[in-house]
Amino acid sequence: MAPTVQAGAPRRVALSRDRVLRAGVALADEEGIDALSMRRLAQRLGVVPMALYRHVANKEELLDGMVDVVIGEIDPPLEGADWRTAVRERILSARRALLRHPWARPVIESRTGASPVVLDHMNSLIGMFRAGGFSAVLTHHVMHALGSRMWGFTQEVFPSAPPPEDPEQRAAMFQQVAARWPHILEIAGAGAHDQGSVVGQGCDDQFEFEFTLDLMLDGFERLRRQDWTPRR
Amino acid sequence: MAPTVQAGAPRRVALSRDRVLRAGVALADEEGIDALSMRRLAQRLGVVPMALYRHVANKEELLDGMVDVVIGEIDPPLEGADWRTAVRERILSARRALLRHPWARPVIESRTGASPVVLDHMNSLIGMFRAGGFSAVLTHHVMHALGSRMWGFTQEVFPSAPPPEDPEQRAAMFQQVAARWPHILEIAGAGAHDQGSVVGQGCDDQFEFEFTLDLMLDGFERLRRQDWTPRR
DNA sequence: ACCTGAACACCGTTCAAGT
DNA sequence: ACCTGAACACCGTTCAAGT
Repeated sequence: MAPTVQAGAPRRVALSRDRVLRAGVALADEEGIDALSMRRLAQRLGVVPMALYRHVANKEELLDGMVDVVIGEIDPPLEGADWRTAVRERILSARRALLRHPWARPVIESRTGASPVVLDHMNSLIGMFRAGGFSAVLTHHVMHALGSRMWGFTQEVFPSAPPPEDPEQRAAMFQQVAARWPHILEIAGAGAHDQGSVVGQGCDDQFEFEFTLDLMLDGFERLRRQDWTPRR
Repeated sequence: MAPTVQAGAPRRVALSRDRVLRAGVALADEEGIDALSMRRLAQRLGVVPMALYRHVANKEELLDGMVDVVIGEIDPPLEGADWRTAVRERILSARRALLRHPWARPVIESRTGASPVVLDHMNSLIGMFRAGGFSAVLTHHVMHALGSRMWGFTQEVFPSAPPPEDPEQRAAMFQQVAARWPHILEIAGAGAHDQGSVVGQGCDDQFEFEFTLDLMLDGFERLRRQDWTPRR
């Protein structure tokens, strides 16, 4: 018997870093990031908890690796498009990847230090601006302005709790909002697709994202055209 | 002896919700949000852990209350200023409050559902746009565009890890970045106050924040002036 | 040399027993 | 009626003992 993986003994697929990371992504996808513990992940892989530590140094490194898996799903850059189309498509592709893995947003935000995969994405975006005629300084600020939007997400701030079921309670809540926060009520339904909805309801996230993205791209283009430099 | 607080017996100041929240803020300020556990907070107050549950239902509610304390530090709105100055100052004041309590950013981001204090802040901002001549629909989108920036923070994405001490290691890292991520290197120093710094170093956060805030306010003003409505 | 069970030092929260 | 100690069901990770 060669000392390789025992064929014929259908025990377990050998553990590998890749298999650990993919199982982590699957677990987080299915049960949320709070359900992802080293112990539960090990159980899912039919392995003792400490076995995971052969492939990742600790939980932080597990999360880093899982983020890389998600970022790996972003489409490659468009070839031969103008800077604006290229940037826009790249960011919207990142958004699609992140929407498939909702747990990834808070995890990306909490990372300190960038992995090679993260740096690849940033380098690629920066290259698009530079090729489009943006100066190094302007590109620097423009990348800061994008911030986490380069990953296709932003922090929404409208309360997301669904309104109470009971019509009487809902009426009472309505009264209270009308009295203390009239302006919120006033704009609540505005911009919603289905009319008569309550705060934060029926609001089209994709529309809001593209609205802001385009607002920023417009701003960038304007600064580029006027050869913006920081006033000193 | 009246059954009130025993005078003369210098035991402990009576626990109250307010005292619990303030102690939570102080603990998070001093030792970070990870150090804030119900058990440690109780210990700091010289109280058994379960005593806290008289004043907050659970840890989530504790965090909600702590966020309210921080938001309570934001200055009241400017009277009689134009919309742009009023909005700008309010947001920069929120930023100052948040900078005093760095743990508050991730906590605010993780809240679901808005407290009355949060709604007050939003209502006040919305009122400023409306008074400045913004339509309800445009104000709706503009508030989404601000997102978490209304609290004076945004997610920075540049790697923040300090470069290695050892000059030889630093040179090697430099080589690696130059080879694989040339564009990142190219814009790294640009926009930094002190020259010759490395990625993410010497970068003026306050400048970046105001750069983007002004870019967005410019965009808002432009849409307002052209009576923007969503194309259907 | 490799692997892993038990243990450590924590969590948030429940609950029953005590005053 | 009020308060609280012990307990429950978890964590991530260390480490020594086993094969």
